[in-house]
Amino acid sequence: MNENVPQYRKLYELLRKHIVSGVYEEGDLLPSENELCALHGMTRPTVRHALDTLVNEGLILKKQGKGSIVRKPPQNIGILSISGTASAIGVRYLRTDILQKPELRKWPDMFPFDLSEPESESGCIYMERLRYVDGQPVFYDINRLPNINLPRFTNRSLENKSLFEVLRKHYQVNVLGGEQQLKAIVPDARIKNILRLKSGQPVLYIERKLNTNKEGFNIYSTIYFNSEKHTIFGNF
Amino acid sequence: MNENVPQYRKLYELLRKHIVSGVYEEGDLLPSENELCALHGMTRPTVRHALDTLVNEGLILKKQGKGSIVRKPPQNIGILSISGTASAIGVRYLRTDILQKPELRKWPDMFPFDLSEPESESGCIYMERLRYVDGQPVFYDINRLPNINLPRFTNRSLENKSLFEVLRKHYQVNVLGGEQQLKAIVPDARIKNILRLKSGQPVLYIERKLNTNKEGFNIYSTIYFNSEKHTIFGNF
DNA sequence: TAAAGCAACTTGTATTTACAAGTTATTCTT
DNA sequence: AAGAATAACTTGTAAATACAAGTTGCTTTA
Repeated sequence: MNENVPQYRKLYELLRKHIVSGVYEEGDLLPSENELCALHGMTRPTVRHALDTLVNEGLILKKQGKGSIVRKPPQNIGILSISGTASAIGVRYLRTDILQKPELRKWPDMFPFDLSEPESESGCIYMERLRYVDGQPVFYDINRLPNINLPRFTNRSLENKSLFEVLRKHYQVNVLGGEQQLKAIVPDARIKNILRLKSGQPVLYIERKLNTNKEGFNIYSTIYFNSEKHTIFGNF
Repeated sequence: MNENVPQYRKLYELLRKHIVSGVYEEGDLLPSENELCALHGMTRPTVRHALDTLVNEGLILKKQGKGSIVRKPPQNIGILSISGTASAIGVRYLRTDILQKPELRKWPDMFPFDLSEPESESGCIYMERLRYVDGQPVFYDINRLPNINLPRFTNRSLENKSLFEVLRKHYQVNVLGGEQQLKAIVPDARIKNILRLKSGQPVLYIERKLNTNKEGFNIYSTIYFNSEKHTIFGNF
């Protein structure tokens, strides 16, 4: 049951779940630090460590003398959401199909980014997803990540789960930032078929590299987005 | 001398200054926590608090058993920049034509964003620019900003100058963040003509709202980008 | 009644202590 | 000489404690 997860992290996960799942609403006060101590049998430094993590994730805002105020900021970094694509195109009716379950592959010979040594040595986990809004496919993404310290990852089910959430919860991998390139392109036949595009409909093409808190661990994605009826939205 | 600044913050400011000013280079190790304790006469939790702040800012990366590794993440966050696909390195010649010099106008009736009261009261400065890379037009943008405390702005020459730089240097207006929507679209005849597009070439369409350090002062831009030979590039 | 003051909360800062766990270079053994 | 063991580092987690400082609502006082 313990799973060797530190106490502060367990409390962090619990509070985070309660915030994002709606147990607390925007503006609500979290239990005070002393209450959390008593509730979970830990000391204040440990509780504060958990709260600190929530603060720099932007999920709470602490005010001296007042308490910890719940926030629900848009979870976007750069142009696209990091906690999944849901918040980037609006949460309604988003279904995710896994076209290619995570599997171990070689890195492509012609790869647009330079790989670090541990990355190129350990091989690449490859997966493809197709996301639907209102029953229409709008978002097709190809993801590659290095096979470093990801036990049982290829066995994990990612249906309707955020790739980033799985990485964060089970492997303590957090996305810190990255770089991306955007283009409007004319899709080839395959993309046109996957996204069920009308003829002449261009797609938004994004190539991104996300770096994480693990040194030399980057996530590489290629994205095709049908912007006929939707737009990519982002805060920065 | 004390200034009522907490110790951990003083250490943070000091280390931060040393990192950005180049005392430490990318990849260097900071002094160990115990060394910092001894050097500055504080205890480890206090030192760790300072380091935590640096970690959170992305300026260092800690590794258990190793130390605190200095990072130098890219500076311009969220703002787009152009990068060509042809030649990666070298100073790229970017020419800017002002198609419409800044002039005072009414705000459009159908405006996609909600305007604050001071914004809608004071009218809008309108301008259009066309930017060339290697002699080819690639970037056409329409900008609207509220006419608030911008003396002589409509008389200013913006040829080959950054709009943001003028705002920052002469009017102390800094862009803090914003939101944007992206699409791939089929251009109409006017855009096709301005950007000298081949038939069938889609364009990247961006609608953005940038907020600044001046309350209620936002910059609104519409951008058409020819991504045939170039891409929009961004760090975050 | 209205304002001042005072508890009783809240989070903020800081010390001290202890052990766990990952990394690295040296030393010892084979 | 090559490998294993170890010692000496590093950061990570966690406890118990103390006081400072901001916020709030109740109580006292004018």
